[in-house]
Amino acid sequence: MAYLRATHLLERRIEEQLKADSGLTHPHYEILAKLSIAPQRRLRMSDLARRLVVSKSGLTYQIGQLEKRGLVERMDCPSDERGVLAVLTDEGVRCLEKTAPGHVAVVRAFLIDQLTPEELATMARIMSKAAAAMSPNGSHGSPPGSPGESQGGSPNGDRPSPSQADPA
Amino acid sequence: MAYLRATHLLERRIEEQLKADSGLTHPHYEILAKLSIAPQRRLRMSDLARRLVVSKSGLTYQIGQLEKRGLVERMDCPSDERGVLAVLTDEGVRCLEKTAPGHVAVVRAFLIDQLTPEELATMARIMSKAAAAMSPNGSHGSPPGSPGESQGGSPNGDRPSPSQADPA
DNA sequence: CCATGGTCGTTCGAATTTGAACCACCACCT
DNA sequence: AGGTGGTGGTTCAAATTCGAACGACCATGG
Repeated sequence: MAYLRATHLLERRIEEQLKADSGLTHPHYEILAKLSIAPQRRLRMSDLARRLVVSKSGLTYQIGQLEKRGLVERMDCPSDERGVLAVLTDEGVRCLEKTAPGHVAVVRAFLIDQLTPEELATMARIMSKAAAAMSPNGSHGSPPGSPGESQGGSPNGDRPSPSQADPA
Repeated sequence: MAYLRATHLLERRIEEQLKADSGLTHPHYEILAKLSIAPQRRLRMSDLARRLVVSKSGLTYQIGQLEKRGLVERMDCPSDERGVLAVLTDEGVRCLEKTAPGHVAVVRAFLIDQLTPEELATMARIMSKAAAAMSPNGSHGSPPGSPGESQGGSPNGDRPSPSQADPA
């Protein structure tokens, strides 16, 4: 109940700060952030779309926007001819690092700092459970027991290069 | 973090169920729900917009849509010539009553039932605090402990109205 | 009574989102 | 090989969102 109000308000605050501080939109920021913590700062379009919970076409559009600004680059996927990799450019990294502090500050100020450490921990647990319950299930009945829906055997070793910033 | 994913996923599930079950969108439902708990099932446009945390123009559009479907009606405000009241029609009430159970079921299934009673209570407290922290503050750009701007001033902020149904 | 500023709701243009349609390509099977 | 189903990404039209601009109206103060 308050949930709805809080989420809408927070979204507004975030958009407001983000736009004023660096000309980015929240979707833009989410994309940059996701890419920044990806193995080689790059992800397949579909994969990225799934992680961000947006439609394929929506992502195509936003990546186009970010490409115009030089923050992201498209590359052909070596292992899959039809695939496209969205790659965070160096300028994208700089932009994110420049933007992250302000963004984090807003989230802290309006959400995190309102909570006791205990509440924060509970919050994290709640959201994780909720996210898990909804992820790729068509029906409502297979919380954690289902066989792992993992990545198709990605041959490249995942080494999440320690990203400098923490753009959560 | 998981927060973002959870909120996006939940939004999707809600839209999905709502659209399939009754042809309503989530914004539509939020409007109907808000109106249904208002004093005479009616609210001023501006007031409604503020409560829903949407822009004035966005609300104008959505009310127009709902008016086409006969779920909401516009009336002139008696006490203020320039004002417009959005009034929930009887059909709107029926539609909401018909739709609410399914909607509640989704929210229960994916969010509430995932939590212990204790977590649920904490969740409610968290969201209330967060919403309160963000509510009527006009200024922006004062997240990181800006001193000059304090909460003081308005001794009055809310006029909670009696309600009847709980279709949230 | 009339000027002044502020609020209310709508209209307008621009940006964004989604799902469906589409083609190129991969994985599997015979 | 050759066919078949399915996935990956883009393009398209339609719907929705917001902010700015606008005209109408309230509230004060001279």
